[in-house]
Amino acid sequence: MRWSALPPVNTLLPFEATVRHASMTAAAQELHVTHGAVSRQVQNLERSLGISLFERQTRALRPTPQARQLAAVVRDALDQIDAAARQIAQRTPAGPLTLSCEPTLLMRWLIPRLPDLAVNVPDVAIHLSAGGGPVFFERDNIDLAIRRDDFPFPEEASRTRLFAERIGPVCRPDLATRLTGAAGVSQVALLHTDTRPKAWDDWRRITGMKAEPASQQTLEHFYLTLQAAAAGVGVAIAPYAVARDDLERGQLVAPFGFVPDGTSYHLLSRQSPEQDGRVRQLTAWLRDKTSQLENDSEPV
Amino acid sequence: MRWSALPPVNTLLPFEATVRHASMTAAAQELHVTHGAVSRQVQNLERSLGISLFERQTRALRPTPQARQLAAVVRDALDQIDAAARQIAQRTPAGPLTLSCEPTLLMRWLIPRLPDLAVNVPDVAIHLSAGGGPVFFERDNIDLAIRRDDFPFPEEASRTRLFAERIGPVCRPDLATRLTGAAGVSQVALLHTDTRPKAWDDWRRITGMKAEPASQQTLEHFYLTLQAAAAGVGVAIAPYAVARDDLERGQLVAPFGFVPDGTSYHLLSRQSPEQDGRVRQLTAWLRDKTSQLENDSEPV
DNA sequence: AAGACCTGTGAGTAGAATTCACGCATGCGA
DNA sequence: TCGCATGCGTGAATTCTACTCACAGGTCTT
Repeated sequence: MRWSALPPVNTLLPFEATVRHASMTAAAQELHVTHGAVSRQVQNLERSLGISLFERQTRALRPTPQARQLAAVVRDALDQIDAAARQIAQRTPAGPLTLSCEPTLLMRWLIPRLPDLAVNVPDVAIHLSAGGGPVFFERDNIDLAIRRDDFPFPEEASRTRLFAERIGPVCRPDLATRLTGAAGVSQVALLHTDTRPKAWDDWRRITGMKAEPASQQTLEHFYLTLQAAAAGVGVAIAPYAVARDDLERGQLVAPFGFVPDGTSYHLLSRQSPEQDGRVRQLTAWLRDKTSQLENDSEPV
Repeated sequence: MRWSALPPVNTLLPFEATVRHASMTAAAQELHVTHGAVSRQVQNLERSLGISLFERQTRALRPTPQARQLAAVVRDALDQIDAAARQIAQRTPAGPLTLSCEPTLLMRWLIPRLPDLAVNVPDVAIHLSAGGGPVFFERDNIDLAIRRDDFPFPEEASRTRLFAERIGPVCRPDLATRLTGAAGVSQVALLHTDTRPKAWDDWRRITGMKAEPASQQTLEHFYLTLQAAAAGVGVAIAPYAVARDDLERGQLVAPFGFVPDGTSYHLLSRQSPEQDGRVRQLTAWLRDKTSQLENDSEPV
């Protein structure tokens, strides 16, 4: 029997990631699993080798020298296999993948990240399509779609959960002080959208806060309300994902933070990711990028 | 995300073995699983890479050049990990492992294979102990035991199935012609043992054959009856495992072959194989060696 | 023509991996 | 000094993968 000392191979990835981050929680995030799963796999590996691979300090996890050494070997070995697989695997067939996405998320989240996509997934050409609601892969010639699970998904689609929806009021920084006063959001104009008319109601229901506005205004899309909010017209209610970059740049603030509304965004695909290397790569990239939306504790 | 092309790691071992043997069935035997399991894992890998890795000819399986290439890389990568693990893993603590085994199996199967054990599992010192029946790890200071499942095993023991018991009459080659005549085994002396007094009854029940002997003789152990049989005293009933080497050398023949009696041999161990590298190695070696007992179509 | 041999596959299952929810220890900020 | 946040371990429940079993289909052997 070859490889008599070979530990269980499924423990290697969690282990390597844990050493690299010196943290199980971080490794778990990278692998899109819970820290418990990583913890158990690392324990498996330790049990299999008969030695301890980490110094468990209360706050930090310190890989032992042996662990570093093993991790380096594993990293190297997996690199080789990865390279070989890449060389061998099906050459990406021609034709771009078409990805359908809600217009606002498209404009304020996905498009700004296209350069990153081009760098990290260079072989896959993407065609973007703004759209929402029910997905018809065949009819609309769509390969992938990002959708919120507020309607039933087609049975045959393969789905991957991306991130939880979190909504909250956003406005220009100088308006924020007025909002947090006793009168709350009632002081200023509320900005509504046609595409998600219930957004403010949802928020009121979830937070229990009142919002009797001085005036109201309805615009077609979230991204228009964001424009208006940034211009100081009033307060918009926005998903964290679409507001994120503006918050980071300081163009908007979210005085009340964001709250989950119970829905999540999913990636729907015609073929399962395993069947098509391009779909798999794109899925991996999206999962990676969106996981930060999940884990961000947003600036308040 | 690292390793974007990395296929599922658990598919790699079955794949590598399949390429090496150019056969799924052979790979399955090596890995102690069914060919179906290997088939599915290979399919997983192919699906993940998007290419076919074998030319399925009806009788033979021909790995494609890509498959050979990938398998070589995998082999190499696993070698590295194996070596690193070996270096790191707990240095074998002092003190031999004690293995308890039925006297006959010990003398006629295990002891002849000790040289092979010494070559393939050099780091593990073994202490052998002849014994049967219930296993008391603590009391008898036993680490491992090979036992037939004709009595309940201790609950806490970790068990690994080794091979199915098959029994059959054996005798000196020149006696065989007399046996296969109309009179059957009735012509010659039947050799019994104290340790398995029901063996002949079992065989009669299973095969439906008659065995009214001219005379009978009882000896203490199977290996004594085998001695007697080889000396031409009569016909002994023996497990295939203990008769195997004598059959191969031509000292005995089994004119009626061997039939499963429904029981199996198991390896019982105090610690689970994963917890102790020595136990794991020894278990692997035993599984490997005993699998041929399972798969042999014995010489008739 | 029958049987041996090898792989693929649908259905059912056992066991592994994962999640969930909680506990514990500690550092950190108010 | 007291919450509070952070990070890991873990029992129990759940989900899901890998496996087995039994059978089918094809071809080579005798």
